[in-house]
Amino acid sequence: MADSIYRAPKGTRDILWPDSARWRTLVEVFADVVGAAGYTQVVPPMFEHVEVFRRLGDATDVVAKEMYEFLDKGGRSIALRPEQTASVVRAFAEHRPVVPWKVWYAGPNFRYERAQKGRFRQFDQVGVEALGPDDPHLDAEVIALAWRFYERLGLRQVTLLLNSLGNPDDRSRYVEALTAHFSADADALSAESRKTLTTNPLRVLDSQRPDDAELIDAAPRMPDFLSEDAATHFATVRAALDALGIPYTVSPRLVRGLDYYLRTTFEFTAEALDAAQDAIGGGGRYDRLAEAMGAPATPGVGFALGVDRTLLACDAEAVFDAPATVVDVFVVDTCGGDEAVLLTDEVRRAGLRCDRAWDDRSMKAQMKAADRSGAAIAVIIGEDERSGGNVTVRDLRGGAGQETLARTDLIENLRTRLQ
RNA sequence: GUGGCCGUAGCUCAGCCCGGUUAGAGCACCUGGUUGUGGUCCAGGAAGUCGGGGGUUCAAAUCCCCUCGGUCACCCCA
Repeated sequence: MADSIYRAPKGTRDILWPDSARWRTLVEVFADVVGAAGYTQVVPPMFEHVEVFRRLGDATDVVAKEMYEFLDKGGRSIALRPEQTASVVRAFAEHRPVVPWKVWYAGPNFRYERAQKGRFRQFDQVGVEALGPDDPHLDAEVIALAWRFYERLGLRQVTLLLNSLGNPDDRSRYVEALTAHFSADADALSAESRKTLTTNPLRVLDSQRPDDAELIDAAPRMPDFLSEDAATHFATVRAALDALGIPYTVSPRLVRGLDYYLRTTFEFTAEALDAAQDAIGGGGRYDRLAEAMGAPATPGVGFALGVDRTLLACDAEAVFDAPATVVDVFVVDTCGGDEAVLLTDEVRRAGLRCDRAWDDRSMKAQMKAADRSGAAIAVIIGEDERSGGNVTVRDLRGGAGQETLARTDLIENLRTRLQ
C-alpha cells in the first residue's frame, strides 16, 4: 500500500494465491455438484441494457441506488450486472431454449454500496436457475443442490430459512394487510421503516432496528394469506426436503431483496459468522420474470451463493483449506541454469508440476527456494552429475534421503517417489 | 448514504497522550558461517516520501483541518 501510486478501487481487491487457488477450487466443486445434476453452464455478459435490471423492481435498493450505470459510446444506457438471474432470464427469453432449462453460472456482480466485511462492490456468486417446470420438487432439488454443495465444502453450521410468499394474488393481499398494520401505528416505527413502508412494505419485516421489533412481531403472518394452491406447493417442497433429510426453519418473515420472488423463497445463513453479513446464499421462485423479459410465461426457480461469504464461513469453521503446495518437483542447477531449462521442460511434459530457481544463485539459496516451494523432491544437477550424465534426486519431506542416478531414469524415479 | 475506530518497513505492530539526536521490534527477505544441499541455530544486510495534501511551530510520525483508503455498525444484501 505504501509506495504504489495506484490502488484497487474502493470495495474491490486482488485475490492472490493461495486465496485464488481456493477460490478456483470452490467454483470447480460447485460445477461438479450441479453438473452432476444436469445443469449446464451459461456465461451471460457482465453488463446489460439498464431495462433488464429495472425488471428487478424500481423500489429495490439494488436497482434504485446501487447500480453501476453509464452511457456507452453509442449512447446506450448500460448497467454492470448487480446479479445474474436477470441476465440469465433475459438470455432465456432471447434464445427460447427447450425446457426444462437448467443452468449454472459463476462470476462477478457489481453494486455501488459501502463496503464492509463480506460485502464488496465487485463480488462473485455461483448459482443455478431452472426454468420451465412449476413442480415443487424442482424447488427442492435446487435447494438440495446448494445444501450438498455446502456439505462438500465441509460446512456444518449452515441454517436454511424457508418461506413462501404465495401466488401473486396472495402476495398482494399480504402486502395490503401489512401496509394497513404498519400504517395504523406508523408513529411507533423508526423513520427509516416509515420510508420503507411507502416504497416496499414487505421489507419493513427485514428491519433490524430495535424500535421496530414490537410492531413487526405483531404483524400479520404470510402463511395466513397463502391460497390453497400455494400452500400445497409449499407443503410439497417441505416434504421433499424432509425426505432428503435436509433441515430447515420455516421463517414467515423471510422476505428477500428482489421484487420478483413469489412462492418459495429461501436463504442460507452461516452460524459461524459473527459478522452482520451472515447470509451466504439465497434464492427462490420467480414465475413472472420470464414474462417480464418478453418470453412466454415460464416459471423459474434458482439461487445465488456469495463466494466471498461462503469462503468466510469456511474460515470460521476452519474447513476447505487452501492447497499447500504449488509444485511437486524443484530443479536445482549449479551449472549456470542451462540444465534446468531442459530438466524442467522434461519433468513438466511428463505431467508433473515443476519449478526452478533463477539468476544462477548459490546452491544453498536454490535449496532454500526448493524447500519454500513446497516441492516434495529436489532434482539437483551440478558439474559432477552433468559430466556423468546423471542427476541427484533428493527427498525434501520424508527421510528417504538422496541418490544419484542416470538422467534417463529420472522421470521413472520421480513417478515412483511421488506415488 | 449515516456514525464509531484505524492508516508507521512485504506482514503484524511499538512510538503519537507529554512535539526535538541518524523512526524501532518480531516475522518474512538477502548474504555469510571455507571447499555442491533446504527445513534448526548464529552473525551481518537490505527495506519506510510514518496513506496523501495543507496548516501551527525554530522544530511534527507525534497537535489542527481536509482528503483518500481500510474496518465495524446502521442501511441493504451474496
